[in-house]
Amino acid sequence: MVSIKEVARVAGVSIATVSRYINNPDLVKDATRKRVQAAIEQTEYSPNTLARNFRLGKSGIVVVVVPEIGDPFFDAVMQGINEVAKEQHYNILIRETRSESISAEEYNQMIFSKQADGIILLASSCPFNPGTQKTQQPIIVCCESVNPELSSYPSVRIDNSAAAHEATSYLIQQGHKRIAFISGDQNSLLTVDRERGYRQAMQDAGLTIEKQWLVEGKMDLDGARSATRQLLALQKRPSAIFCANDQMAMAAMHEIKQAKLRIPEDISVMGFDDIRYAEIVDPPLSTIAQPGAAIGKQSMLRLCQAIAGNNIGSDAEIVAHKLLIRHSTGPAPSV
Amino acid sequence: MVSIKEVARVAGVSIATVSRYINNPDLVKDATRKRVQAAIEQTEYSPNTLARNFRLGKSGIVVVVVPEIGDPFFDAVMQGINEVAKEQHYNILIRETRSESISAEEYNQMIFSKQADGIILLASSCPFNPGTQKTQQPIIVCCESVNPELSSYPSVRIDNSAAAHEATSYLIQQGHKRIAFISGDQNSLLTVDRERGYRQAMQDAGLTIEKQWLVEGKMDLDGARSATRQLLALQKRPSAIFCANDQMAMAAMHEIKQAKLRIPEDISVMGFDDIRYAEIVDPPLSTIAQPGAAIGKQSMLRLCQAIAGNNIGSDAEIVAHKLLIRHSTGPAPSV
DNA sequence: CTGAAAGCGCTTACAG
DNA sequence: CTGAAAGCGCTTACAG
Repeated sequence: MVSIKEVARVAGVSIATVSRYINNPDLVKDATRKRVQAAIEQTEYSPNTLARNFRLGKSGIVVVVVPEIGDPFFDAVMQGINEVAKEQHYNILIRETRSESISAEEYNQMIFSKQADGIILLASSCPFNPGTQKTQQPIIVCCESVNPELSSYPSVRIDNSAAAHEATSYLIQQGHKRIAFISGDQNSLLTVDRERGYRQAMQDAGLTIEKQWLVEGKMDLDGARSATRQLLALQKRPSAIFCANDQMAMAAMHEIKQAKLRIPEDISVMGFDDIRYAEIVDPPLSTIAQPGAAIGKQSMLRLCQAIAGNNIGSDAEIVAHKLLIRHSTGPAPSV
Repeated sequence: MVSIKEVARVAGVSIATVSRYINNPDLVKDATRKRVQAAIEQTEYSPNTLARNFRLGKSGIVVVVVPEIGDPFFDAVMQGINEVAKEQHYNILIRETRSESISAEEYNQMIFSKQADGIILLASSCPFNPGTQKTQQPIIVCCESVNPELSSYPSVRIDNSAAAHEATSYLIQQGHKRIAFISGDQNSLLTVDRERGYRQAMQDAGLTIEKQWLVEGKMDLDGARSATRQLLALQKRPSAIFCANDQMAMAAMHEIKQAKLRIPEDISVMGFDDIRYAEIVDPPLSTIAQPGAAIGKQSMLRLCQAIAGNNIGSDAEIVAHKLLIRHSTGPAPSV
């Protein structure tokens, strides 16, 4: 592996000059520039990123923490993140949490051990103990709702509760009274927020929620399928199912059709996220559209500010959602 | 930020001892160990990863190159990769190519500039110029078929061509004669391999392929939708459509139903990959199951070998695929 | 515009 | 079992 020394030797200059040529060519005289360039080509030199990062005290890496990369919704968010990462010359390291949640320690480690310059949290549970935080960290919460009591991290997201309220109210307007909710992991504040919106909307309409209408779908396909089966087995089954994300809605629709029930004639299904498949499933899914790419972009932009040392505060930046009515929802059956 | 020096001072030992305690506790006397541990806790020391990596000459990062993270198939592969990454203490950096393909230069850069200890290629096009390669690189090709003339990189994957042959033959057995193929990007060797299997199966059965039956779906939803519309608009439309991946098959099914055609009574649809949605779409999709997690795991395992300096050769390690018949395929319509 | 020199925080032979 | 010291490859004030 050829180092800067060798290049300097070949070009007949000091290593400082080679370094300047690479990082700040304007500081180098034209004639010297040419010689250095030639030496670099001849030696096939490539700067050692490890040394550079070490010297500069930054890794150039932003870690995005996601539950698992499988959810298509993340794809949209990543698109936005990648866009600005590219501009700002950051590498994105995706850290999946899978089932385990990451400890506050590990987060601190990432930051303090300089593994990452900043962190974007797309993850579900908030593992931070705010008491421990001595200093403002370059961390931003993306999409996830943050419980204000628990944490003071900045975030950019939609108003999950309001969105869920809107979706539920729409269902109520359509004459539904028996509306079930398939939630995600109860540790996820996001799910809790969506559930809150649902509850509030029901209450606002003077509707009571039967305990059995609330089932946990764990945000995955299998969880949602068994949750749906539970719902369908109910003595008086719900006429509408509101799922905390689209993936679960897809699973719910499958089970409903499996049970020879029609969507939306017998049961309406409402999703959340508007993933890419939402419009091509059968029937096309009514859902809440989150502007994933915009959220990702804005999160990364704000994180870059924080990394640059600017105080970005701890506000939640709320972006607009949109209720999309397609064909999986309709009037409540008259029976 | 507290460094090893401070810990040494507090513990009353040399920095060498602190370092040993961290990396090789057995080398340190029990009493000393305790003092160092106490000092670490007291100072809240966290080793600087940047310095460590630099010193060791390795980043501890393996870069996985994917076209885009959206395809659920990658999720399965990532699961396998992550599993061994965790064991072997590697971090995974996902690099999306999106539309542009990555240059051979950039790959070399990643390796030579020590940004990555190794690379797993899940990407579509092979950008390497084998002439340029002077030395065995810690690179492994995962899932992708590699054109033997072009490259001599090791890989682990299924036999895409044989799998496509099998799927097509199944369709032919079902009485289909007019079988269309929706391909991905023609730069993708994977797609080319699958197409080859399809062509061969048709030829083996004495069936000729009409030019219009071969359309490019670009591996994405929109591409596959317009490809399908083209197919359906044909004078004599195909009785079966074989898609180069499940995502495109989902899109194709949507367009077919949109056109008021029944699946499989009017048209059979065959996918490829067996992504998580395959069994819950309507009708459940017949497809080729790739053992994604196993492929990912094996790729990472082999890459670790290469990074450790072992010669892993350049063989393609072929794993078994499986034809899964669900309900999107059936006998050819009698007309 | 350029060079000599210090130093980033760690690891690891080498002595003892 | 422990310490003193060298050195990984860079960047950057500081002089000139």
